[in-house]
Amino acid sequence: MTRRIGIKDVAREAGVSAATVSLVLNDRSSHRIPAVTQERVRRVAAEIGYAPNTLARGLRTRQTRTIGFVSDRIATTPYAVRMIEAAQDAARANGHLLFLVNTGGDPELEREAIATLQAQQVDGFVYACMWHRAVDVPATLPAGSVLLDARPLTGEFPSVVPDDRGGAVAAVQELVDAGHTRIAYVDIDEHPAPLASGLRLEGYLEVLERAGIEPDPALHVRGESDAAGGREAASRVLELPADRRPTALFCFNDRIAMGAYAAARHHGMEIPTDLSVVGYDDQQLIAAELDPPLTTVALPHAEMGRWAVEVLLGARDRPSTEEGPVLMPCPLIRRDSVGPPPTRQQPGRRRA
Amino acid sequence: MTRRIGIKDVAREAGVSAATVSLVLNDRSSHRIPAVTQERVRRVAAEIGYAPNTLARGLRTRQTRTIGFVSDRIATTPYAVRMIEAAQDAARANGHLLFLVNTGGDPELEREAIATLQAQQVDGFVYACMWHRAVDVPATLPAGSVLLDARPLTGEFPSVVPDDRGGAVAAVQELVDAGHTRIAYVDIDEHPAPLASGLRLEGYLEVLERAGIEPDPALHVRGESDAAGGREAASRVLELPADRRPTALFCFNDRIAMGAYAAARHHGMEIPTDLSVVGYDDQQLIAAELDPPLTTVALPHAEMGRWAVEVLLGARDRPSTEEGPVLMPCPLIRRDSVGPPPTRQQPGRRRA
DNA sequence: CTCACGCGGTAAACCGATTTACCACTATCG
DNA sequence: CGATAGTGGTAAATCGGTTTACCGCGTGAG
Repeated sequence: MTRRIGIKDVAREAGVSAATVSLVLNDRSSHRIPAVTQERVRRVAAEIGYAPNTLARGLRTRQTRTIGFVSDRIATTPYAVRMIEAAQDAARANGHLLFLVNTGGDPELEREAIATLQAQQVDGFVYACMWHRAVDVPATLPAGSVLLDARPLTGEFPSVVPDDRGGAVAAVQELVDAGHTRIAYVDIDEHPAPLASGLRLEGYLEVLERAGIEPDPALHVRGESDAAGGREAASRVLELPADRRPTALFCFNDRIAMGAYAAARHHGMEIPTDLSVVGYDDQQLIAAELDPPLTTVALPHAEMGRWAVEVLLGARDRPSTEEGPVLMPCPLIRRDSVGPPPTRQQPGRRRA
Repeated sequence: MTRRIGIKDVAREAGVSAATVSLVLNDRSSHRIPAVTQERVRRVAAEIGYAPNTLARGLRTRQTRTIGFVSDRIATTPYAVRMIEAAQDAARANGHLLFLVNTGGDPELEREAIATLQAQQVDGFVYACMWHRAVDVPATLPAGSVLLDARPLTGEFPSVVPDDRGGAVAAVQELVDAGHTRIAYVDIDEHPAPLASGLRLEGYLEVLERAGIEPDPALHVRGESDAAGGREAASRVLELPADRRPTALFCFNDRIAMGAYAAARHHGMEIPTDLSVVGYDDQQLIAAELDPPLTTVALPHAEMGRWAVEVLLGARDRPSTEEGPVLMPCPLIRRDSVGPPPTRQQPGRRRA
């Protein structure tokens, strides 16, 4: 184990002082070191493979170029890892490293994690949730932290969440544009209801209203948030009498949509000829794998992850916190599960 | 912004020197400080909320209690996040923090990441792949690093990988035990073939041999590693003449199994009455959601993640590197996709 | 009386960088 | 000729801990 090489080694080899080396390598040219000396220092540094000890530097400069990334859990919702990956990429792009801590949502662990990371002198915190939530931010979370996929119940933090309402609008509009007028919302049955559930309902109702469609309460059903629940809930609307039966389903998420596929099959309906389906989440390994591939709305996890880190590091303007969380658009991903409604009395009117 | 409190503040308040504070708080009782002084120091430290600056400490002690976790990518295979989560939990349990860097497999980025992390004076490295691979370990990866879900092509590193062969044995044995004798292996068609593909084939053949079943080459088919590919490949064996047709499918992964379900449906076969299916991966959001829920083999991601960190930190014995990678067992997850073969000439013999 | 030792604790070096204040020397200007 | 400015660079303080060497004092042994 050879001793690590330090700034003094460079200084000795280059025949200058450590101060000069530091000045040169950090481009502090206020002290205009002549080009030839700079050149020599740089060459020596490269030759002997010098890399500054960031501990020592951080101790002095009070900047560690590290970020604490505190999340509730990363495993429960596999697709949210995009958020972490994007955050890490953004950190690297800005010369920072990510300390990853997941607390399982335990407030005690959260406090501990924040304290540990502060002892590490991190430059800032990203506090991330793995699904869109309103959170009671830990009291010890320093001002300046950024919230990711979470809106603060209290306190002023920049925060970014998916635009669930807008995503729902895009999804339902797609169905209306295809000519559907009887569109069910297969919601999830969870208590307390996640924010996304209500927001997507708002988007759903907004589109119906704009399209002049009277919402039918019988078409808003709820089921467990898995394929079985989706199948059961979808079955309930598919068993309505023909004149009240929906020709399209807007599903709260792709898992429910997967259940809806099963229900459709069970009722002898083909997708998209007899029934159109739109999901939400664009879940890897499901949405594209279904038969037919599912039209769905993607959650902008990567964009949000990048946004949070960039705001934290000042690489992007901080939003004014008065206007609430920043809404990140949820793009519609068109695949093959939407078609015109089965022939009826009136042909579907296309908009635009 | 109040100045952070340091060891000197504690020293002043407690009426002792900084050295004493350090000695007490680190339990260096070689200098037996009397209990009352210790008590006083500790009380003051707690009162004013002292927490040591780990940068300064690390600078002096050359131990940072941080680990560099370098992975190729974390997003492509969502389920592998368990590995990261478990690694982080194990790190925390041992008083360490995790620096997370994913490099996308780019060797240039890998070098850069290792250098950056070394500049941070990390105590050690975990080098992780998100699927079982043989890797050419970067030359700059320090000795003592631990490989996770990867076996080194060269160099001596402790390494842990899933026991794909053993998992396949468990899966196929389950089918044999249910009475099946015509069992297909729906493999993936990828070049180069992943290690897991060959290892699972070995396990498959081993069970057949032990059970005295002559392997039928026509029952080893390959398809793209997605639902469509699985469906297509499964169809090929299901269309064989009745006397050569398999009564059970062992699928390389759950996505292929998902396709096999579709193929079975298309051929009018019910699972598990007409056809038994076993998958691999125990992929969240698929395996349990299929109808019927899929019997499959789980990858021990969490166990491997924990193992790697514990070995790195010395909380677990280092394996001798001569014996190759440590094989982590892949448990069989029994659900509802396996049953006895449809009635035939001879009833299934059950073993044990 | 002197020496050794235990007790309770501290001063100071050290880790490896950054940064400020200043120095020695030359050239230029009035 | 003395003052001033510019050039090229360094010494030393600093960040906040850890750790080693040592100190002053009292006491009991030889």
